[in-house]
Amino acid sequence: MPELPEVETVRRRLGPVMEGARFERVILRRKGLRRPFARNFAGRLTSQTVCALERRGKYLLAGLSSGETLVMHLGMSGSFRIDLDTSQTPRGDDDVRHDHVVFRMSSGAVVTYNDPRRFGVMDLVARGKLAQHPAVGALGPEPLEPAFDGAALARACAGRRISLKVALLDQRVVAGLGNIYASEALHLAGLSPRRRASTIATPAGLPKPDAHRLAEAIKQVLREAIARASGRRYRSSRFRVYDRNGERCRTRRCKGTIRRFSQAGRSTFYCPDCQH
DNA sequence: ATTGAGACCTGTCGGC
DNA sequence: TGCCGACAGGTCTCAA
Repeated sequence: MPELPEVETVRRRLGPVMEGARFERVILRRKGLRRPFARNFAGRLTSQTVCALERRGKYLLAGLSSGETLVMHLGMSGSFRIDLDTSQTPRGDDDVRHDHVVFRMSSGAVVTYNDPRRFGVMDLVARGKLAQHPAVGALGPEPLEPAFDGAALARACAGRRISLKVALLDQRVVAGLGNIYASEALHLAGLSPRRRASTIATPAGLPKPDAHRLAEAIKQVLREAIARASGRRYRSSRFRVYDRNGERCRTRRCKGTIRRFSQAGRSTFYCPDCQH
């Protein structure tokens, strides 16, 4: 479940057991995930201390004592499991088939990366080279930072002929939105996913009112999702439009029906009656 | 320069 | 029950 809110939730869970702890042992159960692991990945990690565990878009970044950065991405199906009792790891009910990477930390925690589809990423980046990392270095603004606003969004969308929905999935436009929250934000903002991205900006690249509305909707949708996921006993939430094809729109006084269609090979959900 | 299509993997679900 | 296609919360690469 890996868009920004879910990755942020993972960061908050892993932080307490990884920050300030050393990698005592790193086990790789296969040669790589989406791509092969870096040469001597396990060896270079072992005995290093994690100074800080941060998030950038959908990436987790573990700053290491050497100055290197461990870059992690959950792909479509990645997840971490934390086992505090090392004597019985993994527990009997865990599906161990897709446990690809195991970190034994000096905190006593065993952190296991599981990823059935193996679209995830684990990469080690040299000191000072993060900005040159092809994916992390190209990321757009963090949507929850003050620097991200309607003006920033308009600048990134100006002149672009792609649809608004596809633009929101472009990690250079804004970092961390995925297929669910792109649809959700557009619905909250009342903007059609079919519109050209350029229509939220003036020809000069300045924000129209829709750009401000969309930037605020993005922030709100992400904040609410983080709060839901981090809160105890979250109900595996219902979304505003995502995965609700054929259901009634929940916007007040809207009698529309949620529709699903395909954009750039991915499902988009929206209400034709209240998104323009 | 932009944009869409296909590739990468495995699992699940609905229809026949 | 079993088989088959469609689909899944993400990127990357390639060709138009």
